[in-house]
Amino acid sequence: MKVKLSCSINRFSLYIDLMESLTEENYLKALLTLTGESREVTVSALAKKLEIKMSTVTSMMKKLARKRLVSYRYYKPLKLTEKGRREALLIIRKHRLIELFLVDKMSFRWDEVHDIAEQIEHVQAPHFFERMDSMLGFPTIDPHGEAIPDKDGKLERASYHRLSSCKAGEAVTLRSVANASAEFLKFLSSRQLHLGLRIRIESVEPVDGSVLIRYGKRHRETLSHTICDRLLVEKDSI
Amino acid sequence: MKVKLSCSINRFSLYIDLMESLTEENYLKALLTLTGESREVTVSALAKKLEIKMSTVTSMMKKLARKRLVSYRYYKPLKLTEKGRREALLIIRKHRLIELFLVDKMSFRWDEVHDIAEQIEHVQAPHFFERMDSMLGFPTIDPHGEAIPDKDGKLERASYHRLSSCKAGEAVTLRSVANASAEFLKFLSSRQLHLGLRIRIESVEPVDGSVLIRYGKRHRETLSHTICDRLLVEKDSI
DNA sequence: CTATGAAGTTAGAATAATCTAACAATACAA
DNA sequence: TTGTATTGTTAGATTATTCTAACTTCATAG
Repeated sequence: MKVKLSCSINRFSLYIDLMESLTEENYLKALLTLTGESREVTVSALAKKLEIKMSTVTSMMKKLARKRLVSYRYYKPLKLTEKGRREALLIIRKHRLIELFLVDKMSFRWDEVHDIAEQIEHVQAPHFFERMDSMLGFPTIDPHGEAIPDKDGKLERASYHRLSSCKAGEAVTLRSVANASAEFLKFLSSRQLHLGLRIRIESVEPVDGSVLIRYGKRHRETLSHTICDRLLVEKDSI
Repeated sequence: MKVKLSCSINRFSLYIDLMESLTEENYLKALLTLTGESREVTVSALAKKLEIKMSTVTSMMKKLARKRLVSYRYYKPLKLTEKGRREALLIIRKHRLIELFLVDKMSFRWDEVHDIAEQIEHVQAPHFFERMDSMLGFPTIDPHGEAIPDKDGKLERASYHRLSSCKAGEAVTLRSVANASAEFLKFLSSRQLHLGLRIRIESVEPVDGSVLIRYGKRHRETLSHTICDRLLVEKDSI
């Protein structure tokens, strides 16, 4: 499928192969999200993430390596190049801007926006995203608390703590949700847990790491260690 | 390229083949826009519209005929089935809703929105378009004056006149632009010609069919027959 | 240090959408 | 009515993305 982008002022037409860029963009994005401290990703992890076979990953890596988006050597872990990383971050930027737009300007819930953003993030129209950006007041945080990369693909890394690593007696503010899935976000909403919420940690159960918290007017909940591991908080100063 | 649409409530995932539906959607849309009174389209016209070879059209028509979206017989003109027509109208609906959203809610000019809408129209997310629809107050006309098909793919046909067929002395209101291209729309804007504008026809030149019009505070323009043919107007009552 | 299983690669095939080149049907002009 | 140009179809090739099945490399447990 080819898509024609025309510019009637300068009388030229540019054909971009949408499929190709769509597929490639999904590989780059997956690589970035799998990238940890070492910035290296295994073929099997990428295959699992994209729900494709390892052999398919291998052949696509050769292609992306030719384009200098990924550095790839036989039997070695995959790594985004700086160019690849930047491209991936710009897609993430579009994704997160869309999510915030859907929530702030179109009244969607935070658990509804991922799948829509996943589709619109491939739109090639810089002024569309610039307009979104300005309508939103040049935001830096998306509805799930994740940082929005800037126009150059630079990412501000916030230093939050996992709720699972906090101690009894601490007071914290909920700032971000890791691996936000619709299910998990709905779970949080059902407990009136939202970003910006101040939380007091009453106790931490040594047996299973579950945490008893208090928040709002009179909320009191016990959250499992699994849940707390995905809640990123800022410790209240003083 | 496959895209996964997940529904976490009911725990099912639906894979739609985006490329396939994207390509097919473009064929259906092209067929609809080429459809005239007879509702029949030639292979060559469709090939020209989509900028592909006739042989490619032939093979795709066999596929769409298998899916009962097009009725196709060797060497006979192409025709959308009712099902195909409805699908095409629902894509047009999305396209026009997006265009209006971009103009009304995101302050784009009417000449900027086509290419963006062309990309977003393939998004599969009914509630996204429903939300747009309600934010726009369930509109029936897009920024270029074209009718927006309803949720069932029904289209209200307005009975406008071409400015080129009007007589000297008539007073009309500009209601719609046929074959709106960015170029043409910019031309209109540069003359302060916009939808809803009341226009008086001063004279019609018999030689070339050009028309002298007056409008606004003190605008006076001569428009060629070619231009007037693409301006759809409503004759003022009384 | 080697054998074994996991991880990764290769070769070859499938599908979708496209093309070119050759062929077939149709329309219409003389 | 017949010849030619236009229109449409077929067959076979190409590219992108994916698969399966067979093979290779690596990591590590004994």
